Amino acid sequence: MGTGKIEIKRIENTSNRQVTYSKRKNGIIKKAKEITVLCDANVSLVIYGSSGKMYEYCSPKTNLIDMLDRYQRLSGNKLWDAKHENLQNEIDRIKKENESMQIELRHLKGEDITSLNYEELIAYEDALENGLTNIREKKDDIPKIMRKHEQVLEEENKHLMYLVQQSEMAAMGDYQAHEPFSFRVQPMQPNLHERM
Amino acid sequence: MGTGKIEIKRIENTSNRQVTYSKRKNGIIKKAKEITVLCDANVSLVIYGSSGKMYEYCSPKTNLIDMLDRYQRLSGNKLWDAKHENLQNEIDRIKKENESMQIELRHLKGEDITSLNYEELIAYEDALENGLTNIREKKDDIPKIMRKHEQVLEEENKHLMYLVQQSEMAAMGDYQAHEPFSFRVQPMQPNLHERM
DNA sequence: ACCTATTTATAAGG
DNA sequence: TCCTTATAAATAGGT
Repeated sequence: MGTGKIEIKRIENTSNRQVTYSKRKNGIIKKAKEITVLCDANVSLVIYGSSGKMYEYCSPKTNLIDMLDRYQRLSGNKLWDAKHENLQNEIDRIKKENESMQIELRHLKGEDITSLNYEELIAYEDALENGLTNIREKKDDIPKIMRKHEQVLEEENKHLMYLVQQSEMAAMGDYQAHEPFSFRVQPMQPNLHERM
Repeated sequence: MGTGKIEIKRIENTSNRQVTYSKRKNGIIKKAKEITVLCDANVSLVIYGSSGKMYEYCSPKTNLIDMLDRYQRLSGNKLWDAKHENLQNEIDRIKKENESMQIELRHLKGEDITSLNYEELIAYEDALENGLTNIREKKDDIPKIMRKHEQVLEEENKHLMYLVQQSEMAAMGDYQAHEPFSFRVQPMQPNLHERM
């Protein structure tokens, strides 16, 4: 189509090839638009050449996603469905895991246990007793730790009081010290257990 | 292009439109093939008209999936990624749910409890005690039910034995009855608890 | 990017 | 759908 017929084979001259690419690309896009308007057709067209730059046309009534969805349905070829399936499988797997954990939790709370047989009940009983033992052990440790902590604090306090008294004695006669120190360093009992 | 210029607007005559569609569709596909060969280009082309039939061309070096993957990367438009994202979000959501349940289960079993504070420990203790109460209640019911069941069976057995003896008496003299019935209807003690 | 000779595509009709 | 033909469009090669 032009001042000389050309064979349909790769154009070896790079710049010629690029020019032809550019011209024909525009030509195809134009044709795509035309058939869309003239014939109510839907066209999706993606072109890219060696330059890497990409051109796309898609008829206005649809969009690429719909086109390709339709393509998948009609052709049976899978584009994203494969990836999709994997994700769906994972969801199913996790959901199952989820459900069984939910059931176990409910059982441990003593709910929905009418369907359990004797052995299962005993197993849950054991598990609960075990858990209870562990939890209580830990719980009972806490007052001990608190007591220890308290003792440390008290001793520290005593020591500090001693130091303060010492320095007060040393500063005796300084009339700016009109507040008795003991007021400020009174040992306090913070709500330790609220933080543990 | 033809025996008369045409405006680029919808062809109202249906059969004309279909003919034009068919011709131009072939034209575009031909052009697509040509640019592919001449210019080393990659083309993906999907067309469908009102007939519903779809035509597709994709340059041989690639395939639709690669084309579209590239399209997504270069254009930033999301095709299937949008769908994937939704699924991925769901997965993340379920996984989180999963994880927290797993933690709760471990806590209930008395594992990984060093990070728990006093209040949390008490809450777990309560939950465990509660569960234990429920489980034990249910568990302790079972022997009662079994005993009841046993009693019913025993009574039924007695009744059946009686009936059998009656019929044996009635058949007295029939020499084919050379096995004492009592052997077959001996009351048995099935492992009831294995089935409850 | 523009020009133009020439090839292609295709509208209309059968 | 295919054939024909007149004509519009596309475009190769040159500038």
